[in-house]
Amino acid sequence: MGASIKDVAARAGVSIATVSHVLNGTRPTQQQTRERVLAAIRDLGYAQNQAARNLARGRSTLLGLLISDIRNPFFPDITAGFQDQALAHDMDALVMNTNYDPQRTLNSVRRLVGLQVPGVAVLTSQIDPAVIETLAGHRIAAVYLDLGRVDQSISNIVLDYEHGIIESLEYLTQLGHRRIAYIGGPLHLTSAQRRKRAFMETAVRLGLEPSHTFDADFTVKGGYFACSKLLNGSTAPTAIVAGNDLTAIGILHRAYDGKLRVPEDLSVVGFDDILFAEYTQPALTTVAVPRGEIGRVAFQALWTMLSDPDLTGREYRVGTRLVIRDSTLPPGKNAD
Amino acid sequence: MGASIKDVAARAGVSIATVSHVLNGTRPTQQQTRERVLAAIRDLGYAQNQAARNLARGRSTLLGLLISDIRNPFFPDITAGFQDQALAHDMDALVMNTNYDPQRTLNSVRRLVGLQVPGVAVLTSQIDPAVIETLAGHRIAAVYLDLGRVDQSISNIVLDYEHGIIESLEYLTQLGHRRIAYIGGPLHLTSAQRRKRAFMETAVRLGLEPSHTFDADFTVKGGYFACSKLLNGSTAPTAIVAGNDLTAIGILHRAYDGKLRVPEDLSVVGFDDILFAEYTQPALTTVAVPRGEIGRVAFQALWTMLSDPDLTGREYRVGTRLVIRDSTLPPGKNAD
DNA sequence: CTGAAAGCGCTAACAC
DNA sequence: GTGTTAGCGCTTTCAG
Repeated sequence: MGASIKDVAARAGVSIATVSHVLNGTRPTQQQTRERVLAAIRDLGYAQNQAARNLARGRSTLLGLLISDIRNPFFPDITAGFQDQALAHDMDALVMNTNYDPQRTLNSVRRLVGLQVPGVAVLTSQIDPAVIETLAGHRIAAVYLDLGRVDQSISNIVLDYEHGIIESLEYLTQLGHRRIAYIGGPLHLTSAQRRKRAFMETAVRLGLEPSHTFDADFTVKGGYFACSKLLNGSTAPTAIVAGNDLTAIGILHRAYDGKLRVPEDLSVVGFDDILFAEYTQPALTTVAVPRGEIGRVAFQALWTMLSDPDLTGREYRVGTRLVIRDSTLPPGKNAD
Repeated sequence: MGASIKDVAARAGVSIATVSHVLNGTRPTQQQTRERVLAAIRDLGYAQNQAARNLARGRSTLLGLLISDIRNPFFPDITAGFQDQALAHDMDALVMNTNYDPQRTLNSVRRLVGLQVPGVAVLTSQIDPAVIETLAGHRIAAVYLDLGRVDQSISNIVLDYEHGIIESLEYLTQLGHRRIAYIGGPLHLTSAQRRKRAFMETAVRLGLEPSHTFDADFTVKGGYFACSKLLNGSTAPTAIVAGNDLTAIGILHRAYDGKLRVPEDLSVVGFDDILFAEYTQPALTTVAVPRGEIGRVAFQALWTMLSDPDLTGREYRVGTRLVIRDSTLPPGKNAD
């Protein structure tokens, strides 16, 4: 226990340089020498001292992952995906909750800088310019979610809402629906804007009848009331696409109250934002944001930049997709 | 950017030792000197190089947190609690998913050893002896969940199921219930054993009528069928305590099927194990395991040992407690 | 293919 | 109250 590279070198009868190179595969070594070193390592139960390694190399094997709050069901899947990839590449993920607090966020970034992390994934909903600046200033590779731009040492993941929307509209038309409405969120949120636009453009592209759209507020209540209005209108839709999960829940409640049977009398497609999989009891169709994939792609983005001496950033596209669940209880996690 | 302690020393006109001591408060410094140093640090945007710091001190500011899987709703709260405490003490938490895989777990532990972490919290459901051994062998402070023993450099958190059970039985008797049944899990699980025993002992202590108990399998179906049997028996209970949340869900479904109105006709108390708060729609009473507190206590346990030169371990008790929710939608997270 | 040795940036004696 | 300096354990030239 507590053996150092010197001990290994001594036991194997080689120099510490050789041990280092054997360990890192950083220069060719004779088969025999290598084996002796490996044996010594095993005998001594030697583990590389990462602190020393990081100091010498000027970068750590730690990658930062900034998320808003691990208690928000949006993030565990992302985190796991990121961690799995990191592990597969012999790196570790340092996950930090920003708690939606800019000050805490900046503080976390500073900690990461101090830790000499070579890359950071910032997957929070809000992105502070100071964070981007700090990271870029230290030449730390960074990947953001829906940042909207790419730069030197900056990659970006864009969520492709259209893909899932297309699938859902194709699905609904296949079921025979012709009047499909959309109930979304407040347009000051970019995600609400983008989802609505995806719906409208896709509806046009598929040659559907002009559809009712409604900007609610991404809450259960909002979905409930918006649904009421739509159903009471002269041309009630036979299917509704919701802009997020809470809205869809509200719609479903309205449907239940009105004695409709879901999804037979009214088809509802929800946007699997946050807590749908855990929440929903009845069978429901949703457009799923593949959270695990986001995490994995985020890692890949960092890894790619780190392998490139001049940290060239690029854009990654992650598609949403339709998930049709059955009503088995308890509801499984979505496919991802 | 990229300034080192030497730069700071130069700019402040002091020795690097002074800078170090100012930064760490590790020896008294003159007010004036300190201010100059601090100013220099600010001007240069200097951040301590943790790698160097760790190397020199022989221990890092990273604490390991081993959990089974962050996607399991049991863990995010724990994780957040641990991280918050760590941050408050100027440390970082390195969270690792073991994926219930002993090999991966051991591998993670080795990584943590290499990272020179001074402490590790092992909050997985299964605990591998090899992990305990490795950690102890490297004199790394460790805290476990329900390990059942305490040792040099080993602390233990024990979940006090009785507390919540007492509260729930008091609550139910207060509602007028006299025949209260218990539907638990398979006895080969220690948690099932301990919960059942807590129920029985508490029932006796409170002088309740001898109660029916039933060992189901901690699944929704199991709860459903166990409930059927109980309700069909000659002396059907008027209230049921479930050993875990899935069981409670099954019970509730059985109650709905049978046209009962919950909780008016049948009181059900669930054990808030994993996904209750996210899942349940109707009002429900549960015995909550305060997950955030587990995380915080785990950190405190480590911190306490680290502050003590000979790493004396001790036992921590975390009580469960009754949580009565209303049926507002969406169901809030439990109080914790 | 291998070894010697100069750092990496910081901490912690030890001097003053 | 402050400065000097010898490491911490590793990586990585530079020689051989």
